[in-house]
Amino acid sequence: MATRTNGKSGKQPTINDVAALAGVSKKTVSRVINRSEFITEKTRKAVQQAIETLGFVPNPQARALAFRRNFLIALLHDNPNPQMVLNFQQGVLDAIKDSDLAMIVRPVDRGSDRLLDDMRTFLEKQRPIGAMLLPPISENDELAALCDELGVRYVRIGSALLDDARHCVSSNDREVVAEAVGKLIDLGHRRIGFVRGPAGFRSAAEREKGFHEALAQAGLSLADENFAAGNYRFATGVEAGRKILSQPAPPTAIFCSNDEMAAGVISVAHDKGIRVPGDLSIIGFDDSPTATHIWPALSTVRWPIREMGMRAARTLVAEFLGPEAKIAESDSPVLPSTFIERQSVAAPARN
Amino acid sequence: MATRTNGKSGKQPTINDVAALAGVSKKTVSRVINRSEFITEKTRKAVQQAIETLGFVPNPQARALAFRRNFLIALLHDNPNPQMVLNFQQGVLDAIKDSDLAMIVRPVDRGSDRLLDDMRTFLEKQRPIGAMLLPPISENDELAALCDELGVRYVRIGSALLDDARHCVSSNDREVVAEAVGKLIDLGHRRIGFVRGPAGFRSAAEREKGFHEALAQAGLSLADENFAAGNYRFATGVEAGRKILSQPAPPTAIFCSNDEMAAGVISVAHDKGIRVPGDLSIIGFDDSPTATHIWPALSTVRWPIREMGMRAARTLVAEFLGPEAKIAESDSPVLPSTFIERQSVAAPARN
DNA sequence: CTTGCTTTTGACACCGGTGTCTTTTACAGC
DNA sequence: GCTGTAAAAGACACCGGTGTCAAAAGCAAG
Repeated sequence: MATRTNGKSGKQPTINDVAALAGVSKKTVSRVINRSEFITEKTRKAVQQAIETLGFVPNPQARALAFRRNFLIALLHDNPNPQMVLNFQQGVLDAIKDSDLAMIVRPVDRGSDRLLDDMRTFLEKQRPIGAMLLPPISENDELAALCDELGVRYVRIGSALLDDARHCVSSNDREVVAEAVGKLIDLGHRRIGFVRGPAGFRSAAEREKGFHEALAQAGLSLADENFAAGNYRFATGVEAGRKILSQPAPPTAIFCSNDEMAAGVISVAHDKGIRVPGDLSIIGFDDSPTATHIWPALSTVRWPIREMGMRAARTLVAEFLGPEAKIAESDSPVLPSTFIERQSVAAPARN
Repeated sequence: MATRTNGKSGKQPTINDVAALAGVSKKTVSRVINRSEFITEKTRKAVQQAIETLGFVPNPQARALAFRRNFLIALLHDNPNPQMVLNFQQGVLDAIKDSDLAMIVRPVDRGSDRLLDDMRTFLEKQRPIGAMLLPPISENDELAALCDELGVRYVRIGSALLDDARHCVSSNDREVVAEAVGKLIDLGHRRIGFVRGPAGFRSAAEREKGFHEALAQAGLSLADENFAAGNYRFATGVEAGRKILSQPAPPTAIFCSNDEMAAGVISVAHDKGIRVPGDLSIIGFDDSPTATHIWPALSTVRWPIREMGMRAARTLVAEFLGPEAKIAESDSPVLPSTFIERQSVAAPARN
């Protein structure tokens, strides 16, 4: 109240107040706001001045109505890893901090058969200028098609390029997994187990490829009894651990496709009295909070999720501001993941 | 495209289309949409019919402009526990699923000295009908005052009532902590340690009170050397563990004010070869994913965060729909927490 | 100084709803 | 059947911006 200075009493100044003060039409003010090119420097200055003195901020609802588009970018996710989602959100917010945009979040229920209808309703109602699709929902091609149909720009986040690069942000997971597994091999591990993520997930497939690449490189191969498939949840990690570790000569190292499953395998090892990393080295993926909370702290792969959020949001903002606007400095949509070494990996015991 | 039936070609039907089809004025349609009472059953039916056949959905932007209020509820949080935040979000979405409302999320930076300015800008821009404040930011009285000033309804989430009950949703943490610690005592523990949360947090204070209540009840007290203060982060749990467990006769049980710190204490115990729960029982708080991912699985207190989200959102929706609307079935804003027993607690070894 | 063209600016309708006030309708009472 | 009153419906301005198109201004050429 005290600090506000405006034409009408006690309310936010509107475009009319600005126009009156600057002695121009409201349309001219609108042009200044929207950075129209057909305006002389002199009038622009005058209008800017009026905007400043009034402390005018355009009403987003009115703009949304007139533009037929909300100044919102939507985050659609069905990711089971909350840390990841929140980190991504953080990156997005970093990117839109100084723009007029806001973020709206929409968790989606992957299982639902009304998924596309729900999304259609949501997008038609909110009319965001763009949407970001987090994995695994980012792999849904029908959803991407729906965005196209509704004129909603979108960016798909994934561990591999899913689409035309303009629509993607991803990381080089395959390479980094290969690097991590390579380190196990360098340490002397020969019997290396693998716990895969859920079938049909591109992220799981990429990690699997990276694993096999490293093995192939060293002339090794994966024995069936050292393989288990999970669904990224802790419980399936436990199952995988039970299967792989109850053999007479279990592997000396296991690569797990995410941290939660790695934690499951480690808890089985503890139960069985198998020492980690003395008897068994473990590597996870995600660098979730779990990775540092368990004992021993888990060696894992961190993917640059926050940066990906920034990048995705920036892409949308740039496309929105100008069709031809250039996207930040680096122009590759592939951001680097990194292997993080902690205490769950060691050289195999001599036997 | 194919499935849409409306007056004008290819676009969403508007209130005018509905009015034309029903043979009434747009204002009458508006009355039906907003459940005005001054309308005959007959015309209401006719309008409803028209709405159905056209598949009309009111444009939220237009309503927002006319109402001078966005159909949004904002979630403001600075909580370090992402699982909690997402669970809360989920509850909120459950609650607003069938309403016209959407959720907008805004993480806030507690440290920032521009916090109130940022929030003012955010709220003035977005004009949500209400805001939900998650702890610890929910304890900020200035923020609550700001909401009042801007006419934004709000609900504060907390472990104790912070305010007039109309503005709060909370849980009975103190009692449940007392219950949990009581169980330790019943098992025979006498030297029980305590790791407190950050000073100045009401949640930390409530848990501390519950702890002392249980001890007092049994005629016990907390020795200084069995106490440590942390800030809810894993690292401070490690520090606490180092301090408390390096004594010649450490406690046989420790209550930690959250799971992360409990995980830290447990990792120190592992390092020192102290068996959990054989030599040392541990209880945490939050039932975060960490609780089940560590070994042994952590006994902890689960607070009904998703339910609290539902409840908070429902409160806002109800207030919004009608000032006098009744809030759901149960009318207490205190939801029950529960003690969850897992593998980190056992009777103390005889010594 | 005109003319003719391009660049700036403005008038006015419009986006799709709601608020206010007026007019019409419905119905009870005489 | 007529009047009076309350309930229902409508007309029209308005919320705060943008789009369209016409008018005004600026400027080079004739």
